[in-house]
Amino acid sequence: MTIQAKRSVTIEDVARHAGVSRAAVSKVLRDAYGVSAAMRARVEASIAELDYRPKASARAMRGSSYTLGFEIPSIHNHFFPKIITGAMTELAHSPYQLIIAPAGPDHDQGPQAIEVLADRQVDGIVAISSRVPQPWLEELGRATPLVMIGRHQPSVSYDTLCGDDLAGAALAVRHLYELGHRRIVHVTLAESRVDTSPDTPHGMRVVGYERAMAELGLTPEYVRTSPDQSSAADGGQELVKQAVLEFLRAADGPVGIFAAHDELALGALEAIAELGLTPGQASVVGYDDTDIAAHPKMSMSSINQSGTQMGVIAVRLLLERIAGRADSVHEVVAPKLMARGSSAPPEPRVPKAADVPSADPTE
Amino acid sequence: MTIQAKRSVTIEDVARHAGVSRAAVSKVLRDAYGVSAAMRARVEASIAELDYRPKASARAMRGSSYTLGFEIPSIHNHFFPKIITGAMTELAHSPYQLIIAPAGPDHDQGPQAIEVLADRQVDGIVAISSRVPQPWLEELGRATPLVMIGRHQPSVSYDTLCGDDLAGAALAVRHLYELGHRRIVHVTLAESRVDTSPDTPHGMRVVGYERAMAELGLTPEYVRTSPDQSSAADGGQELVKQAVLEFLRAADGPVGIFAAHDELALGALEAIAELGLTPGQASVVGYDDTDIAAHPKMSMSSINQSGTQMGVIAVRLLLERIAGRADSVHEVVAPKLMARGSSAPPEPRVPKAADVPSADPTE
DNA sequence: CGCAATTCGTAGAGCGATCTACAAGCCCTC
DNA sequence: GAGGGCTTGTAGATCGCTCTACGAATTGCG
Repeated sequence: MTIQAKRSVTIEDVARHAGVSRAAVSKVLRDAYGVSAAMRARVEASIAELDYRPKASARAMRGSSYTLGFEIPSIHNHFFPKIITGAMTELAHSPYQLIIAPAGPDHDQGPQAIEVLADRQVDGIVAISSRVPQPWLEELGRATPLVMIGRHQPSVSYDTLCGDDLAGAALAVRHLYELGHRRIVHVTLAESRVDTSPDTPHGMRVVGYERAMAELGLTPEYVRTSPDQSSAADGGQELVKQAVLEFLRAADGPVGIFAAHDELALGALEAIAELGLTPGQASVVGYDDTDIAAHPKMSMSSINQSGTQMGVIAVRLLLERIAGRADSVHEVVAPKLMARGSSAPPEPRVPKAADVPSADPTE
Repeated sequence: MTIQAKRSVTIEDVARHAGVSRAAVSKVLRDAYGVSAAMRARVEASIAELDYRPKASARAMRGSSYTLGFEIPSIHNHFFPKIITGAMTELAHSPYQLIIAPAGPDHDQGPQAIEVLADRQVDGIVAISSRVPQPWLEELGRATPLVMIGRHQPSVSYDTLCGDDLAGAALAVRHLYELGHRRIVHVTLAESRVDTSPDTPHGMRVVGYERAMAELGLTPEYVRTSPDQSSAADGGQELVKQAVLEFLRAADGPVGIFAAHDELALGALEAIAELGLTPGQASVVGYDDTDIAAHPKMSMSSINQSGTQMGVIAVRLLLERIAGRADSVHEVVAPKLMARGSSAPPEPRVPKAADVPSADPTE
């Protein structure tokens, strides 16, 4: 009575239709050695006629699944699509397909998402989550070709690829300094979510910030989001906004704000908009140069670390590993400052009603 | 000499370790009938000790892969992550995992991405691409549980879920009308990319726009992006901007712009910003209410169709189908207008330099 | 206490591909 | 024309799991 779920066509069907053995069809599929032009033609005709598609799970059991897996820590951060885009263009004319496993919103779900990919027997994994213990990754890398994005710490069993976060943070700080800012604050994740080990981009940005500030003789200051920030539906933008709001209300002079990534920067800009401050009174520099930063209505200064390029490189490294490279590689991509309207030379804050910059009674 | 790729733990190893048969372990894994508490405990202990993880591809060969696949047409459109978020929360405490296959940037790569999922033997598919022929989907739906998002046309072999695009378009048009606009233009995709069949959200929005305009006695006008819009790296935002720029340069009175989705609306806002027009001179209403629309610096009016909720519903429908439901369901979600700063009562355009609205010499 | 019903566990086929052997046919070359 | 080396194709084991069928042990009940 119910609609009959039709059984799909298998390699057996193709072999029968073409009048050859399963092995022969398999060879054609894999473009393996030992097929005559005549047989290839016959088999390909049968494949086309029967509309045969090899099942990846069956292939994975003995050979490869021709699938690469990408793990991304958050589906909300617009930086990751850039990486995916790069990866897809690089894979366009390869036999490999790409699937994405997004990590759940809860704390530390990176390993879980990576395991999802490993369980699916992908031929290689690109992962971005930073909050994954190194030993765990070493173990994984021994079993599956693996490229980690954002790890500064090289490994023996997998490749790493990251932006130069030290340099990037320095670019941001110096930019604000050169504009004239002397109070430069770093907006970053909750302390419990960022270790300053060289394993996380955010940790490295903190270190870069500290160093740059020290070189300029300035005192570092932090605004941090609450620990459960990423569990919020909007990626925690509301929480950042509150934190920055609090900071800005307490401050009275102009401040430069270096946000550890664009999502945080957007939250900061919200707070600034709410208080009606000018870019001079509160300047913002973000990180990642996501698409929206360049929009004229946002015009947000940001550090570009060419996500698309990272995607391309990640795939290239992974394919090399799959092809057999055994020694591990560590690539670093140079960041670039994109100065836009959200950062400007410092201006004093003036009393709301007055329009004359008269002497300020405070300080 | 090279690092030994270690063989992974199989069900056989667990069985041996626990002193039971493979079948017994399998039963525990699947929570199937016929396991004593004692055996379950022993097996689970072994699983934990050996850190065993069943391979999805092997499971898929006879049973299910416990994986649901999401196909999304563009990794750039920020509406889709909302759907994914909803889906993930709904799946959080189920045995199912979620993987995403993004369609390539080229024209009509939807089917390809969907096939990627089908080849991976996922237990069910949620797909969003509208440019996929109905018969093809009917066929697929007969083989795999399938939920299509954005299809207005119900099907016998799969479930459908969409926003009420007719109503949404009407909301947008009426909003602009009530603000006072009488010239309301629709920014949408290239004609070659939108058929007005009830299969595509964009097509339905066109229809809804036409109807609403007719009811108000207004003349429809279109601004369309070039056909290859989505192949551009930025999702075609630059191309929309150019098209809207051209339109706005030719227009001289105030206009209302109803953009078929927020990405297009962002492009329109870029053009407006470039010409220095006020929200009254060129009002914009987008569609999807993506995160960035609510940002105070963007403050973009948009039609909200609760993407998160859609993700939840899609998963629910899919799980029902997997559980055995045979008759197909068609769900419609009501849209909501989010009025923000980008739309305002019409204002005349004033000559650039002069600040008095004097008579215009031209025309 | 004997027989059926129920519970618990195992054996073994099968899913759809890959891949290692190996056999058959062919072409040279001496 | 015998022997060696290619080329082309096949047989059959194998991957890791699920699931049906069935046997053994336990329980229920008149």
